[in-house]
Amino acid sequence: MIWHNVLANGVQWTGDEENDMGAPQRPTIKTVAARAGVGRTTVSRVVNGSDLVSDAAKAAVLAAIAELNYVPNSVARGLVTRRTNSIALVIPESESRLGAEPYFSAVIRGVSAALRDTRTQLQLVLVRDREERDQLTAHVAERRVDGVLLVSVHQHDPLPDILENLGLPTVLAGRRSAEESLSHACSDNLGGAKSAGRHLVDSGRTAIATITGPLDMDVSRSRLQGWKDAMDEAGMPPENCPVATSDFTEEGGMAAMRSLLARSPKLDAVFAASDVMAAGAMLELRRQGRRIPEDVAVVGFDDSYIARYAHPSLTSVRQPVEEIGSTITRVLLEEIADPGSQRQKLVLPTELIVRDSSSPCGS
Amino acid sequence: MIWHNVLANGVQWTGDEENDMGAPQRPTIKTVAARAGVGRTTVSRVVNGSDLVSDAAKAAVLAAIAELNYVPNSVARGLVTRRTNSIALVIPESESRLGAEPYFSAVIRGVSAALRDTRTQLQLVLVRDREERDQLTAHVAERRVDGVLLVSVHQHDPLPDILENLGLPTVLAGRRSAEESLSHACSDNLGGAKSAGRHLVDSGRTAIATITGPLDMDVSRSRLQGWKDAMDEAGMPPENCPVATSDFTEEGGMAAMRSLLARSPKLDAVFAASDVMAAGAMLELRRQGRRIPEDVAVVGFDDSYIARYAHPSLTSVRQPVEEIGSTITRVLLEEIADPGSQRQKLVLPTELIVRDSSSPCGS
DNA sequence: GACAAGTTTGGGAACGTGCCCAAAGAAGAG
DNA sequence: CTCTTCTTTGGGCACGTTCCCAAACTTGTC
Repeated sequence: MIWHNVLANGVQWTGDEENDMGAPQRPTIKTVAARAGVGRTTVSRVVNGSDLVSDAAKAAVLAAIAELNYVPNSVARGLVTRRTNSIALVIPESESRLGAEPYFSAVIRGVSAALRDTRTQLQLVLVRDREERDQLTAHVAERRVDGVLLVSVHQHDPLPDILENLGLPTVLAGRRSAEESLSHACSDNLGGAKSAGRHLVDSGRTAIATITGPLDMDVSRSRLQGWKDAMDEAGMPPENCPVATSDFTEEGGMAAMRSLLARSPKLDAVFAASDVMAAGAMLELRRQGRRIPEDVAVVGFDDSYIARYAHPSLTSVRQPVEEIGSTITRVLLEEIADPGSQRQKLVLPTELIVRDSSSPCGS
Repeated sequence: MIWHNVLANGVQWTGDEENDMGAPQRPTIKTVAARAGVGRTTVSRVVNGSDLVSDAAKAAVLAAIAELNYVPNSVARGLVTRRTNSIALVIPESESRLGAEPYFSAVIRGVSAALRDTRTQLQLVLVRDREERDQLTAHVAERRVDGVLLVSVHQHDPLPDILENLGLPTVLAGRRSAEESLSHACSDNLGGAKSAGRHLVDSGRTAIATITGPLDMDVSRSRLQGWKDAMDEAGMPPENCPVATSDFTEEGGMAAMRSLLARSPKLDAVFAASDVMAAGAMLELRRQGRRIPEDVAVVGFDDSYIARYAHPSLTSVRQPVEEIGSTITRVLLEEIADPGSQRQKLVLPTELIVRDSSSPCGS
């Protein structure tokens, strides 16, 4: 409905532009050719850097281009090359709003950086719900983009498969499961969580809980597993290591912390699978009169601004989010350039950043 | 250079697609016309919602579209309609990185929300430096977008004028000066800063400093002026109200605070023109042994996450950033639809959110 | 000095769509 | 039954580019 109106108006507008005003029409390749005294093809070759052009012709064309201020029309070009020179970055807004937000900003920066020396443009698609997901596939089917970047995928997300069936290059930040078939890059969630668990053990904590994200996401499962591995290696008895499943939100973190304290009043450390949940957990701990880190140590994941601004400052697992963004972009560009290429599965290293919230027991 | 490679590869790729595989060519309007037993134009009319089509023909076309899974090619359409149905959102990355970041996230959400029921796509352009600014104008001149949204403009920024001369609809978040000629929406910086100053006066503070942003930005000047107005109205002697100019960064906030304390050791309140600078100021205050809010009250601007997570929580002026995003988008869409329309200059209300960092003197 | 081999050139066709306009068909009036 | 008017239809053209391919021009060789 709206669409039709917009189109109708657009047409009217071009009409105005051409008739009313002095019509400062944009120069086309034809104009340039005439000005330079050569054929269209020669201009095209110069513009596209072909070396099948004599120096004289090249010079003439370049002069004409400069004089006329010619810029190639990318839409027309896209029509024949069947390339739009743009990719889509799809971000589920429901989750970005919930606090992992700096994560998405960092991904965007990484993507943008990787696109920098390319002629490729970035289309940002914020998806709110299922309905918009469907619109998205329609949009993608219009071939308005050459490839798609998907962030924060859930286990049974159908979108990656749909895109694959459309034959559209697709790369994920994160993965649906450890058996992910599409190209993707994710951080070493297992190793990161393990180092967090180990750190808590090493600082003398003996009853270490964890708060996980939704278990239909690989990040959540991997971080849970890493924590478990650390507990096992340290020989921690499972009854000292309670698990609460949450949803990556601050409120969820609070609720999970409440449940953990109810079940295991003696716990002296908690590893939250995200800084946002860690912030929620800290709120709840303080509300129940526990001191951080004296009574309970807290470790988060992401090393976002929250960790820096929290009080006490929050120990957290740093993941190279910006690098993930630039990596998946590079992989996508390769896949667009060579659709037959091997799928790439990359795991990027994490690093534990120790701050005040996990100072050793005794101190 | 890279560009050429990409193009060459792209061509090769389409070749592969057509020859090697069974060529599952996308249906075109022609295919649909043949399938439905009508002419191309009739299909076009149905697709674009014209009512000059008989019911019978319409039904046949719709059936054919459904069978063939036809989706119009937006690139081809764009070539003739001279519309791309996409707009660009230009964000200076240098500044986004410096901490006002949640501001940009919120703007993006607002823009995306306003685009929701439109067929318009969002192109995100992160600009790092002057060189990229130039690339940008080239890109824009390619007519890959129908309009441009500009965020965080400085006083003598040439880009808005360039865009205007190109005849490309442009709307700003913020403005270059109070005399801004282009359409724009900004928050009531003057009023917001004034309410912050008044709040400090009302809580019994008597030596109230301010830390401003770069004075080549209207936001900075307006917030400074609002604070000055509040001081004047309260009859504060100017020597009790020192001003330090900074740059919207945390480090800048620290340095400014240091300078203020050196000049006016007795100050008991400071209004920072952004939360990030307020955070820096708080760090410096604490380092010098001043208690917040007992010794010095602090008020920020933005009401970002920093204000919520700071310790003590930070009183701050909330501005409707997401609303600014959706507003400028709506204005831009109107201007694209009707280029002759009146320029719109909108000021959105702010609200003071009182938290712990500015509790009254006595308490 | 002609012929082969290489280099450079430009016109034609195509990409998939929307719009103009003339033509075909339907309906109504006399 | 014919003429007018209104509705519906579809072919041709244009949008600005790239690619194919044949033609024109160079250069080198015997």
